[in-house]
Amino acid sequence: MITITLPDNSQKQFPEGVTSYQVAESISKRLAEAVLAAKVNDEVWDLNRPIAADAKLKLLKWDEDEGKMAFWHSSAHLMAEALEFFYPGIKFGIGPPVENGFYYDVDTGDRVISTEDLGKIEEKMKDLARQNNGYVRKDISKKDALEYFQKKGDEYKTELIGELEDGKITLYTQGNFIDLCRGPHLPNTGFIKAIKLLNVAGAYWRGDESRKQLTRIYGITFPQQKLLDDYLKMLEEAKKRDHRKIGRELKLFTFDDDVGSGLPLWLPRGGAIIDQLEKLARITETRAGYVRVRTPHIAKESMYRTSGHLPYYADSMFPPMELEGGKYYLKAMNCPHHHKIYLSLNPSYRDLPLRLAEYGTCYRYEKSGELFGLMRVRSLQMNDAHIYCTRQQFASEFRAVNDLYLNYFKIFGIDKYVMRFSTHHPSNLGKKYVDMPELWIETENMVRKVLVESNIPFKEVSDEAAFYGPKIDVQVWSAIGKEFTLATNQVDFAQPVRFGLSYINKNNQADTPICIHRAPLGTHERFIGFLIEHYAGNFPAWLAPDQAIVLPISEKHNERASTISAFLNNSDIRTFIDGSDNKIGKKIRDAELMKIPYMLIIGDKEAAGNSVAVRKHGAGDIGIMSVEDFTDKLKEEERIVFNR
RNA sequence: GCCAGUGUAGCUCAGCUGGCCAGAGCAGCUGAUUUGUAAUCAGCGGGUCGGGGGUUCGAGUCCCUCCACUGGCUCCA
Repeated sequence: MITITLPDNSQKQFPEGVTSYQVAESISKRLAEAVLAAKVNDEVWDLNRPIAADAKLKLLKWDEDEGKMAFWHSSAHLMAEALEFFYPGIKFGIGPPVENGFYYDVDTGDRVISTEDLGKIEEKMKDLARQNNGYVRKDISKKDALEYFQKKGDEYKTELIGELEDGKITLYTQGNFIDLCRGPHLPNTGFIKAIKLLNVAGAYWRGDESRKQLTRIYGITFPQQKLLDDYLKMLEEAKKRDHRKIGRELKLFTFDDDVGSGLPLWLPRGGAIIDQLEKLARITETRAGYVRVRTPHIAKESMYRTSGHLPYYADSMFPPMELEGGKYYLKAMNCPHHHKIYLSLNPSYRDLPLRLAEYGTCYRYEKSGELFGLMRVRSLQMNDAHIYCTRQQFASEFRAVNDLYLNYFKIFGIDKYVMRFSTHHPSNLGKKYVDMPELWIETENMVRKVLVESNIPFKEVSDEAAFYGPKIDVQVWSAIGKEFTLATNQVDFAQPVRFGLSYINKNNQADTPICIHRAPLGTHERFIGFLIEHYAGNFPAWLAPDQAIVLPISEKHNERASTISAFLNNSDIRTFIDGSDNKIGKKIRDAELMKIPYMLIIGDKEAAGNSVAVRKHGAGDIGIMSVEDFTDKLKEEERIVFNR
C-alpha cells in the first residue's frame, strides 16, 4: 500500500500502482468525470499513469491552468491526427498548448492549407474525438525514437529528439497518430466536446527567421459547447473595443494609401486628445524639474555613428537622403540630439540633474507585416526625456521617474500591466553590452530595489537589456490580446561616454554623467491606441475630444445655445452645438454614439433660467443646473487630473 | 520581409457557379417639419467594384502582378 496526500493534507491508502483517475473515482464519480490530469509531486501526469510510491496528489480540472494545458495539448495531437488523415506524409514541428488554445506547426510539402480547409479538419477532429481513443504513453529509447521518425521522414522530430536525453523520451499514441511528446494528456479524446480551428499562419521553425517557414494552425477546444460559444462571443466583444474600429467611428485618426502605410493622420478629434496628453505631460514634467527642448527631425550620418546606432540600427531607420555630399537620416530616436544639447550647455555638477524633455517626432522603418493600427507605426511622437545625473543622484532620479509612471497609471486607471525588467548577462559583456561590469551590477541592484520597494509587479528577464544599460518596459495588452510595450525607462552609461558628455565635479575634475531615457507615456500613437481600447472610446471628460455638446430642443433655442456654447468655449471647455433640425431624440442618439461625455439640453425651461439640462454619456439625465455650476463641475474633473 | 486571407459609395455590407448586377441601410445634400432625453418624413447626389495587365463575344465575378489591410511568424515604443 502507498499513501496519497491530497491538497487539503488528508491522506488515503491505495495499492501500489494506483492511478490518479482511480483516486478521483474513490472520492466521487463526478470528480472522476471532471478531472483532466493530475499533479503528482509537482509534476503534471496523465490520469492513468500508475503511481508507484507515496506521493502528493492534486487533481486538475478545467478551472486549473494545468488542466487546460493538458486538454489543449491533447487537442493539438487530435488535430495532428486529422491533418495526417488529409495530408499523408505531412511533417510535424511542435504543437503546444498556449494561453488560449493550441497550435501545431506543420510542413505540408507543396500542399497549401488555407482557412477554407479548416472546416473539414474540424469535422474530422470531431469524428476522431467521438471515438474515445485513449492517449497511450510509452517510454522509448533515443535510438528507437530516432529510427522511427527517420523512417517516417520527419526531420523536425528527429532534430528535437537529437537534443533530448536518452531514457527520458516518451511517445504518445491516440488512434492512428503517434507523436513524440512529454505529455501529459487526457485519458482519451472523448473529453474534447467543442472544437474551433481559428486560423492558419506562417511560423518559422524554432522561431528562427533564417529557417524554413512552417504552416501554423491555431485552434481552441472546450469540454462543453457552451464554453466555446462564450469564448467566441467574448472575442466578438473584444473586437468592438478595437482602437482601429473606434478610431474610425469617433473620427480620431485615419490612414491614407497616398501618405503611406504606418503613417497616421490625426483628425481634429484625435488631435484634441493629443493636446490634453501633452498638457498633462507638460504640467507634470514642469513640476518635476524638466525643461523642454526642440530638435530637428533629421540629422547627419556622423551623429548616428557617434551614438552607435549605425550600423546596428540602420535596418530600422528610413534610408538616408543624400545632399551636398552628405547623408542625412530621419531620426528614429531623440537621444543623440539631446546629447548634443547637453554638450552645448556644458553643465557643471551644480546644473545636474539636467532633465531635457521633448515630444519628439521619430520615424522608424518597421517591416510592412509588423504594422498594426496605431500600435505599431512608422511615424511616432515620443513622450521623451533624458535625465543626465551623477552616480550619486541616480537612485533618487530613478525613483522619481518610477513615481511619475505610477502617478500616470493612477490617472488613467491602468492596473493591468507588467513591468519587464531587462538585465544584462555577464557572458555577453563586451559583446552585446558595454564592458562596465560594476556599473551594470550597481544600477541593476538599484533598479530592482526601487521596484521591490514600490511594490510593483515585475518580471526580470536576463540578457534582454539595451546595449547601454538595464531597462524597464511596461507591458500591456490590446483588446484582441496582443502584448505591447507601452512605456520604457532605460539606464544608459554608454552613450554619454561615446558623446564625450562630461561635467565638472566638486573636486574640479571632469566626470561622466549617467543618462536615464524615459518615456512614461510611450508614444502618442501607441498610448492613445491603448487608451481608446482601455476606455472603449468612453474618454473621461478631461481627455475627451469634445467635452460637451449643446443640444437645442428646437430652432428657436439655437440663439440661446450659441450664447451658452460661446460662454463655455471662453472658459476653455471644448464644446459645440448640434444645429441640425433633427428632433432632440436624434441629437441625443448622435451625441451618445460619438461618446461625448456631457450633453447640454436647452429648451424653454432652461432658456428662462440661464440653466442647462445635463445628460451624461452612458448614464442619462443628471438634472438641470446653472451654466456656471456645470462649468465648475467640469473644471473640478480636470483639476483632479492636472493638479494631483 | 515571410505564410494564409481580404479589398464593392464616407461607414457597414448584398451581389450564387462570368451575361439588365453596379445595389441596400446609415451618413451627406435639398425640402417639409420646430420637435423635451438613443433614429420625423420625402426627394436627390455619390462608386472607372484597390491599381495595372491578361483570359473571354462578355469580368466585382477567372488568371497574373503590384498596393493596402486583416490574422499569425520574425522584430519592436
